[in-house]
Amino acid sequence: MDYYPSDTELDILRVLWDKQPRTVREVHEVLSATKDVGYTTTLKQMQRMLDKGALHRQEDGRAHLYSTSLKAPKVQRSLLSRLTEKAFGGSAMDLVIQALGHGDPTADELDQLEQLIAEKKKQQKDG
Amino acid sequence: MDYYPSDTELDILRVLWDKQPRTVREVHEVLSATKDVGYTTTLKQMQRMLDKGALHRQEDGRAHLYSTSLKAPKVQRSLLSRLTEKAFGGSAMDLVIQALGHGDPTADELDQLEQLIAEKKKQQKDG
DNA sequence: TTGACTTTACGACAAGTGTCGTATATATTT
DNA sequence: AAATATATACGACACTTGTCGTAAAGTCAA
Repeated sequence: MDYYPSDTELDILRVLWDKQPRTVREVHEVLSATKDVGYTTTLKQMQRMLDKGALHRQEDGRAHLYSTSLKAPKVQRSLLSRLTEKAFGGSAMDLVIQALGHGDPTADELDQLEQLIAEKKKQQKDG
Repeated sequence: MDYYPSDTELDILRVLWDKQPRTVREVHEVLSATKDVGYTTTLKQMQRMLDKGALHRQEDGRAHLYSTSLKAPKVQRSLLSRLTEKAFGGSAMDLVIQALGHGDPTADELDQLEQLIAEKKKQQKDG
């Protein structure tokens, strides 16, 4: 039942997560700024996502306004757990360590992480 | 040029990363323990991976011995960076935080992570 | 009202993926 | 040698994905 959006579906979802609802044209403008792709391609993808239930829409005169009710964290989590299973043999920590090892985190982010770790440790002690 | 193995390709790679080389039969035994799939399906997948250059093989009389020269960390990194881009808008830290937030790390793992963070901080100070 | 635009609707197509069925060749066992 | 079991090789098929081209329908300015 889980939904694992494809790469281009994620491109579209990100645009909508940033601001909703939007017309196909608007979404396409954003996408075509970084990627060379035709308008009808974006349209078709969005229509397919509509069929799947990943998007919904409302009429707006001539055009349609699209939005998604999928939540970014939820989609991110399902993709992460699939990757954890398939590429890291189920070890989320291996994944975290890999991701951290090759990223370029700022000092703030590292602090944030330390705090999260402290919380986790506390949970273990208490629970 | 990057190679992003599909889910079932990763299933096969994981078996080979665990022990190499192996025959199709051996790989299939492992896979079919958790998944209901036919022998020829596994065979076909491995042949396709051979075509792509993801696997190579040597004759062993009647059978073939398959192995991969792909390294787990490298494949993991490429998959992670794709996910970071596509699902987390490029923020590796967001990914790490999500992954950590919903995992169930042991105390040892948390210690390991803290150490990694300490190293990162040190790098920042020095570099 | 006639174009010129803009939008959506459809249909198509090539790749890639997941899955098998069948055929063929090669052992192994009676 | 005949039957049985294994392995690989091929080809097929349904689905999904990424990409368009073209048609049809509605909107707006001359």
